[in-house]
Amino acid sequence: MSVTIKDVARMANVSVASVSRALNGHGGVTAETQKRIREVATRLRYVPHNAARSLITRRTQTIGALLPDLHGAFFSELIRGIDLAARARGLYLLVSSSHGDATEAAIALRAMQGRVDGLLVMSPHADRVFLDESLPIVLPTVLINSHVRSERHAAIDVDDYGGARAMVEHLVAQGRRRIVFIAGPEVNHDVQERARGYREGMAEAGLGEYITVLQGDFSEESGYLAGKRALEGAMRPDAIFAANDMMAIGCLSALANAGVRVPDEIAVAGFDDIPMARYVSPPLTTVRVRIAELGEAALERLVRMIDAGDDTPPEPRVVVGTELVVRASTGGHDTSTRKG
Amino acid sequence: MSVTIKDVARMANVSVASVSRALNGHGGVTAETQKRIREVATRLRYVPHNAARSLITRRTQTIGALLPDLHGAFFSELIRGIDLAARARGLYLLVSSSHGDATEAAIALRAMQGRVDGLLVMSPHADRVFLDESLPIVLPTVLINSHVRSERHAAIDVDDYGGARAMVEHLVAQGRRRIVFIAGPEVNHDVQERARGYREGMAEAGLGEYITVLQGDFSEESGYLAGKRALEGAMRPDAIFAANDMMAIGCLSALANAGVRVPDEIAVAGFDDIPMARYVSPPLTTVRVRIAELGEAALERLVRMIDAGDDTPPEPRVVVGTELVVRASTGGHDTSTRKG
DNA sequence: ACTCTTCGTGAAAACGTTTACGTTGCGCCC
DNA sequence: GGGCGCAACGTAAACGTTTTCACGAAGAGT
Repeated sequence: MSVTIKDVARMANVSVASVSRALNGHGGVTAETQKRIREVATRLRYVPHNAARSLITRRTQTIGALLPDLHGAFFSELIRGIDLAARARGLYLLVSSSHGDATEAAIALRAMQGRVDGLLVMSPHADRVFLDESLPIVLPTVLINSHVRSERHAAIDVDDYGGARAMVEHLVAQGRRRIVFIAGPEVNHDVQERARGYREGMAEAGLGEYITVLQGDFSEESGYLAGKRALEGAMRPDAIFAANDMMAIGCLSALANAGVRVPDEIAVAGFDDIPMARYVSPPLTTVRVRIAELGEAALERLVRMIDAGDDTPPEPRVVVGTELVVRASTGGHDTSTRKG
Repeated sequence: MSVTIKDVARMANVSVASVSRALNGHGGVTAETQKRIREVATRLRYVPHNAARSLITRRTQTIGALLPDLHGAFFSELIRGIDLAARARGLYLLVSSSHGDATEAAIALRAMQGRVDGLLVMSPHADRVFLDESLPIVLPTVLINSHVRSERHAAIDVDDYGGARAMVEHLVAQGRRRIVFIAGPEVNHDVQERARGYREGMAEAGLGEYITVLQGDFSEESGYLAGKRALEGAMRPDAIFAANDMMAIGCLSALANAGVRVPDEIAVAGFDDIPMARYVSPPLTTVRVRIAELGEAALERLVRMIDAGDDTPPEPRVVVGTELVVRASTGGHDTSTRKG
């Protein structure tokens, strides 16, 4: 930490300017002196002081990620995708997660000001006013799975809508008609898109009359309760499509407790393809989201914005695709578990 | 980004020095002028330039986390714990994960030099020579779950040994005698400690003659194979203790395929308490590790080192406790799943 | 009344880089 | 042979803070 560019310059009998040029490959130095300087630098274990560098460069080589209260495989996958893509570009990753409320998130965001060259934001609190309040400065920003549509920020989403539609089509192809949907928290953008995919898929299949939405909150508990309610209704469904896997799993428990056979009597499907989905009984048909890919795509988009500078051409909204994973819970062949 | 301390000073009719003092609360400035300066600062949306500040302060307010290729709930929990504790202290978190090999990890580590005030290292590559090579500078460092014992770095571990012993004792209390252990990757420090706990627990129970270790690699696949092998052996076990939950789950599949009843004929236990453990059939007895707590403790330890400066008193090695979670797979009462 | 602290404040140095701008020295062409 | 251009290199300014030091005023002690 205490060996500076001056030390290198002195040892190599050159000026600090030449050291800087040699080490950054900016040219203007002989190949010979460059080699000498490089040798001295490695010999002294010189590592440039980042603060000093970014003070004058106005670049931090760091991107910030503002994430919601994270747990589960989803976020580790997301971070993994972002981190991998960042490192490939020599960028560092500053994470800030688990904000209880909007003000806390705002503080975190504010403090990232000047620490990062760009921002990846995925937060339930990140609505339009929040962003306008907390991001007065033009800092390149990519919104992940946000419902905010703004030309000031780029955005990248999961194709929840398409995934949900594909699931409905699958269920219909299996001969199901009375398909019930278990929704998640209303504020959630994903769940709105999934619900939309369900509704439109049903409508398009001519099953508009069967559209039924039960409320849930993404927890297994709420799925269990919704499953019970579905059985008590006047019209017993022949399929239940939950907005996420945890609720689908809770639903499976409810059906098992009630002695309902899955998928013979009622098919069950989820969304996310969490690792557990393969192991419940019966294995759960679901929609897989390539989460790491989502993070990677978001970072790449951000890097493009940073490199482009202020004259960013407004790229179209990017969407990361989903993939239907058919397992036994909807009566399809179980194609994904080793033990058949 | 363009409003500096000078702008604030000019608008408040004071010198930059006073602005600095007022904003940092260093005293030496009237309450009245402090208030005035504060008002001007917020009005101008002034946010201090971090690079400039840490250039002179030699503090980055950032701690780095060097983590292995992360996936699964384990790492999201770990990051969560670290992040929460860091934010509580106004620190930022620079993460770098997924290093394929040691040199890649070394590069990541080297480049963190000067970007962070301290380092949290949890990496399979982080052996002693690696650390000595890549961390020539005295940077406060806490090793998480590392086998390296060095007075140069602090360390914090999970009590794998104690957890494994507790599991053996539980199995013995259930009347099991021929307890087989499925090990994990040999290089892994955790698995070594778990194996040690198994061996010593067995020996202490007078079951030394029954000690049997099958090789696995933490994957479900390897657990499946190990389970099959266990059945083929001359002496059929009455309990299988896997070094992690995924292998235990694979093992469950193998036993189910072979028509072996669990826990009646053979009890099965795992380690980690991944979310899935509750949902397999039968629900898996396992050892829970409070991972978020591990991250939190590591960060707190690191902060203490940073604050103490060079004259760090060598604190003892910290250990984070574990917790036995008894479910149906070992014949105990299932105390943890709602649906009994 | 005079000195001695104490307190609020300002001027300026320092942190370690990058880079715009000079200053050489050299070869080239006229 | 003298000016001219160009390449290599050095000098110094600049980035935005914090902090040391000095300075003046005001109050306390003798």
